[in-house]
Amino acid sequence: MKKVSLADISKELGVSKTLVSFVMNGKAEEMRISEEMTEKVLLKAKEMGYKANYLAKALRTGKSNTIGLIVADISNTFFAKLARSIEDEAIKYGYNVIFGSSDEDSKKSTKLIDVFLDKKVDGLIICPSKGDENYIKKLQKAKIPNVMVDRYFSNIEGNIVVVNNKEGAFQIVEGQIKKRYKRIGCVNFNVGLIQMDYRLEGYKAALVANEIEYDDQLVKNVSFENIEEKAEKAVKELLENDVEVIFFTNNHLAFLGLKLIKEHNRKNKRQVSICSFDSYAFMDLLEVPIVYGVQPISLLGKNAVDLIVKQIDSDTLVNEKRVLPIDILEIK
Amino acid sequence: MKKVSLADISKELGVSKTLVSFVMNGKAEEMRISEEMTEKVLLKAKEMGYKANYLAKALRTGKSNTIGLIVADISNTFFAKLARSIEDEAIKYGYNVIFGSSDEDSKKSTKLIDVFLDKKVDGLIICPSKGDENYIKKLQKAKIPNVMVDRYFSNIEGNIVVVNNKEGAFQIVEGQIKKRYKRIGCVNFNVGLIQMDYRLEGYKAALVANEIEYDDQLVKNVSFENIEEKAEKAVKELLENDVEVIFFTNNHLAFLGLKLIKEHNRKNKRQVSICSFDSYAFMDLLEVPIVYGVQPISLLGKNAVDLIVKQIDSDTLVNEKRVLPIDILEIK
DNA sequence: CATTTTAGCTAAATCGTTTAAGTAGCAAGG
DNA sequence: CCTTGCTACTTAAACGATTTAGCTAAAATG
Repeated sequence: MKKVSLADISKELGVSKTLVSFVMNGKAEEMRISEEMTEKVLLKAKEMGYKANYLAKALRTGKSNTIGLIVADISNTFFAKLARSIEDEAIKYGYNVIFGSSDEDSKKSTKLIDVFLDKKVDGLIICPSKGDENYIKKLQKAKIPNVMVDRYFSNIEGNIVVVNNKEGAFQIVEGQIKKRYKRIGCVNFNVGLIQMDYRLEGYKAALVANEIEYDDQLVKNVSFENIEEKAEKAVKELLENDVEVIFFTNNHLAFLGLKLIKEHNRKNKRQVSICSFDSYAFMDLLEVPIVYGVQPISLLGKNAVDLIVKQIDSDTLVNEKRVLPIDILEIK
Repeated sequence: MKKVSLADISKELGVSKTLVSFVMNGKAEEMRISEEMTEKVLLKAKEMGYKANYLAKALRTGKSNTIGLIVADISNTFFAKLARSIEDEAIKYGYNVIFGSSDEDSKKSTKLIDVFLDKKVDGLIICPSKGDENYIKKLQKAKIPNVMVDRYFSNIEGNIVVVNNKEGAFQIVEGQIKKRYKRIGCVNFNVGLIQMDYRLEGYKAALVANEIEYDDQLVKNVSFENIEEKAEKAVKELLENDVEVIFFTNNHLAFLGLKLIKEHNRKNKRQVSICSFDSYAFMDLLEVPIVYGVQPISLLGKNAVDLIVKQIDSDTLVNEKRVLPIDILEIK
C-alpha cells in the first residue's frame, strides 16, 4: 500500500542501507551486526510496514521467484488441475506462477517462452507443442531451467515428467482382452504428440501380446480441426465394423464418442464397451460401463516443480525423466 | 538467451543509452532523433538480439505489464475458463497473468494479494472470498486498480463484473413454475458469498411472483465442509418431502444431487426434475431433463480485463458495476 | 607500545532501464 | 551582432534493492 524503501528505514535510523539490507535478509549475524541494532532495524521495518520491492531485488539478483507455465489450454480440466498442483507446490518454495496457453500451436508457445524469458522467470514448465523442439534446445543451451510435462520429444534430451503412456494403454486394452473381447477399436488423437503415439503403441502391443491380429480398419485417427465431426465419424465407422470395445486415447475423444455409443447400445442388442486413457469426473455418472486410466495429475505437477527448483537451486540443468504410473479404474 | 543491454548497443554505436532507449521505445521522432540514426540503432539492436529487460523497465516505470488473478480454485472449470478468457484478453493489451487460488479462504487471498502487490502487478482481478472486504477497501484507498469478478460485497463499492444472479435464478425457477410445478425444492451453497444469496433470493422472488407460498422446509443450505454428505442429505430430505423439482444454486451441487435423483427416478413413478444455476458440459449427456443457467464466462473475463486496463491507463479507479445476463438452456 | 585482529558498520558500484535537464551548433529574427 | 529557437543529441539522476571493498575504533597480540 505504501512504498517504504530500505533507504527510508536507514534514514529514519541514521544507519546505512547496507545494514538494513543485511538485517532484512537474515544476514545480520553473518555480517556481524550487533543484536541491539538488528532488533532496532526489525522493529522499525515492521513499524513502517516495509516490504522489499521484488522488482529491484530481482533486477539485482537475477532471481524473480516466478516460474512460467505453458500449457495447451488452461481451460481444459487436465491442464487446470495441473496448474493447480504446480501452483501449490511452487508456493511452498516461494515461487509464483505466470501462465499462458499455446493451443498446441508452436508459434504461440515459443512466443510465450520469449515473453516469459523477458520477464525473467527463473524457470519454465512447458507442455510443449509439436515443433517446439528447437526452442527447447535453445533453452537448454542457454541454461535456462526447464521441464517438459505431459509430452516430450524423442529426438531431444531434457527434463521430463510424464505418465507411462504405453504401459498404461497396454494395461487398459489388455484388461479388455482378458474379458474375452477380440474386436477392439481405437480412436486416436493424432496431432503429432508423443504421448498419443505411445498410447497407440500400447494398444497395438496389447493386441500382439495376446495374439490378436492388428487390424488397420479398427484404428481411426482424429486430428484437431473439426474434432467433433471427425470423432463422430470415426465412432460410427467402428460401430458399423462390429467392434466390441472402443479404446479412446484421451478423455475428450471418449466424451465425444460416448453419446453415439449410448445411442447404439440402446438401439442394439449387441452392447459396445468403452475404455479410455484419462477420463472426466462425470463419467462415473453415465451408467455406461467404462474402464479408464487415471493420471496422477497432482504428482505430475509436484514432480515438475521439484525438477525446476532443483535446477534453479543447483544452477545446473539436470537431465531427468520421470515416468509416473497411471491408475486404472472400472465403472460398471 | 543472451543478455544484451541498452548500454551494449550504445557503446557499440558510440551514442548514449538515452538515444537508444528513445529509439527502442518508438520515441525517436518525438525526441527528434534523425532518421539515419534511428535506423542505425534499430539495425544494431536486431543484429545483437536486444530484448528489453522487463524487470529494469518495470522498476523504473512502475509498470510490470502483469496482472494478478485470484480465483477460488484454478482447477475448477468455471475459474479455469475464466482464467483462459482473462489470459486471452490480457494478452491483447500486452499483459501477462500471474495467478493464485484462495480456496475461498480470506487469509490465503489476502496473502496472495500482498505477494502480487510486492511483485508490482499493475492490477488485480479478484474473485473475492468472504472477509476480503477490508483488504479490497485498502486496495481502493491505495489506488491500486482492481476488479471483483463473480462475487462482490454489498457493503463496499468498487469495480464489479458479475452475472445477474437474482434475475437468472428467477427466470430458471419461474420456467419451472410455468410447467405447473408447485413444490420446488432448493439446495443452496451457503458460504456467505453474495452471488449465492442472490440466487436464493431469485428463487424466492419467483415463488412470490407466482403466488406460491415459500416453504422453509424446501430450502436446504449446504456449506463447504463435507459438501458431498451434506448435499446428499439435503437432496434425500427434499425427495422425502415430495418435491417435484429441485433447484441447485450451483453446478457442483447439481452434480452431487444428480446421482440420487437419477436413482430416485428409476425407482419411483413420480419423476423429479432438476434445474440449476450453471452446469457442467457433460450434463447434456446424462439423459436427465434439466434446465440450467449458462454463465457468459468469457464475457466476464473480457469485461474484467477491460475494466482493469481502463483503470491502469487512466490512472484512476472507476467505480463500475457490470451485470451480464445468463442464458437459459433446457435439456430434454 | 606498536601492530594485528576483529567487531560493527558504511560508501559506492551495480543491475538495466527511463527521463528531466542540459548542451553544442547552427539558422533565423530584430 | 546579440538573442532566440531549433535540432540532435548527451549527462546524470533516478527506480530500490544487493554486494564488494573498505573504514574506524576498540581489543587482542607480541
